[in-house]
Amino acid sequence: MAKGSETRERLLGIAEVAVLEKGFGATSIDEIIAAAEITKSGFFYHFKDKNHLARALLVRYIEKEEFILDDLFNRSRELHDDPLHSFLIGLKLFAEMMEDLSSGHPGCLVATYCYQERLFDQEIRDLTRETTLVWRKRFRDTFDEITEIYPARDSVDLDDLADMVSNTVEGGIIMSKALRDPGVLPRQVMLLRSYIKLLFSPTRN
Amino acid sequence: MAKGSETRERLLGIAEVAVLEKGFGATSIDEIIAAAEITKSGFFYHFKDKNHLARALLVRYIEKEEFILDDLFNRSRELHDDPLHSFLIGLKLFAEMMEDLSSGHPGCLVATYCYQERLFDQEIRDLTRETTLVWRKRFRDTFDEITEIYPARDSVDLDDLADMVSNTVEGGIIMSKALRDPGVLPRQVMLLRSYIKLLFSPTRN
DNA sequence: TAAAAACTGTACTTACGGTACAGTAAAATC
DNA sequence: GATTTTACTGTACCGTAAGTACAGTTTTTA
Repeated sequence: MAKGSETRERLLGIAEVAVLEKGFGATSIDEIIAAAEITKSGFFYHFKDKNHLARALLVRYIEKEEFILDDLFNRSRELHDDPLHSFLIGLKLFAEMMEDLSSGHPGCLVATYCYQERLFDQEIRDLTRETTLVWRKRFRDTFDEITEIYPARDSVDLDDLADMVSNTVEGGIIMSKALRDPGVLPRQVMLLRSYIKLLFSPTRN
Repeated sequence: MAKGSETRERLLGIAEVAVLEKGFGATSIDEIIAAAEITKSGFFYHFKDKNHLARALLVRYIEKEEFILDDLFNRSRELHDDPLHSFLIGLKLFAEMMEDLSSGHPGCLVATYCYQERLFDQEIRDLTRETTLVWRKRFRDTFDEITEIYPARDSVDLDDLADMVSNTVEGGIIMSKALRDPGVLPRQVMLLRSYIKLLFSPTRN
C-alpha cells in the first residue's frame, strides 16, 4: 500500500504544479507520466480518467489548505485572548507566510477550477462551492465573536466580510501573478487587516 | 474590409466566451469554427496560430474594459466635485453595473491568462502586466487627489490601495463563480467602498 | 476590370485522451 | 510457503484536435 500511494502522491504533486501553471485543460497526461517516469497504464491504474485526477487534486489541495489555516489561526489565538486582536495577529502571520514563499503563491486550485468550470463535472463544481462556504463559515465565526465585543463602525454583512478574506487572497494571487510581484498578495492581506482594524476599533482612535 | 473584420469580430466573440468558460488550453479551434460556421482555413486566414488569437482576444478585452471604466468614472466625476465622494459614487455605480449583469460577470481575461501563463508567449505576459499597471495608475491618480484633501486614518501605500480595487474585482469574480452567486462581486465592491470611506472620512464621523 | 481580401477544400502530420487487455514483479495475507 | 492483491509494464489501437501546406474560388474594393 505504501508504494502505491507514494506514486499516487507523486502524480498529484506533478499534476498540481502543471495545472496551476497552464490550466487543467492544457495539462496532458503524457507530460505527467513522463515527469513521474511511469507508463500510461500505471497512470490509469491510479485514476480512471482525467476527471478523477481533477477531483483527487482538488480534495488534496483543500485538505492541505485547511490544515495550514487551522494551524495559523490556532497559533494566533494562543497569542492573544481578544478575538479582534487575535484575528489581526492571524492576518499578519498569514501575510508573513505569503511573503516567505520565495517564488510567490503558486495559485489556488479552487480559482483555476472556477475559471475552467465547463471542464469539470457537477461533483467537482459542488466541491469548490462547499469549500468556499467552509472558508466563509470559518471567518464568519471569527467576526461573530468580534462583533460581540466591538461594534462595527459601518454597517456590513458579516458573511460578506468573511468572504472578503478569501476574496483578498484570490485577488491577490492573480494580481501577484499579473504583476510578477509576489509581494502584492501579502500587502493586500495587510490592507484587509487595515480595514478590519478601522472597522472594529473603538471610535476614539 | 468590412466583411473581414466582421468575421474576425465574430470569431473573437465566440472564442472569448469559450475561453472564459473552459480556459484557453481547453478551447479548440474546431469548436470555434463550428460555432462561427467558417472553415479552418478561414480561421487561419485571420489568426496565424492560437497565440495570435490569444493576443487579439486580450487586446480587444482590454480596450473594452478601458472604455467602460473611463465612461463610468467620468460620469461619477460629473456627479460630484469632491474626489473622495466622486470616487465613492463611482464604486457604487460600478457595483450596480456588476449587479445588473444577469448571469454574473463572465470573467476577466487577464485573470484567466495569469492562471495559464505558461501557455502564452512573453509578449502576452507583458501585456497582462502592463494592463494591471494601467489599472494601478488610474486609481493611484484618484487616491493622490483624495489624499490632497483627506488624510488617511491608517498608513497605507497608495499603490497598494490602487491595486486593491483590481484585487477586489478579480477576487470577486472568482468568489461569484465559486459560490454561483453573481451578487458576491458587487457586495465585495461595496465593502471596498466601505473601507475607502472609513479610511478617508474626517475623524469625527 | 484588375487586384487585393476573404475565404473554401483537401490532404497530411503530430500529439493527446482514452480503451483494451495480457502479462509481471513485489508486497501483503492466509 | 503458497496465494492473492497491489501496483504496475507493454503493446496496440481509436477518435479528436492543433497545425501546416497550398491550390483554388468568391467577394469586395480601388
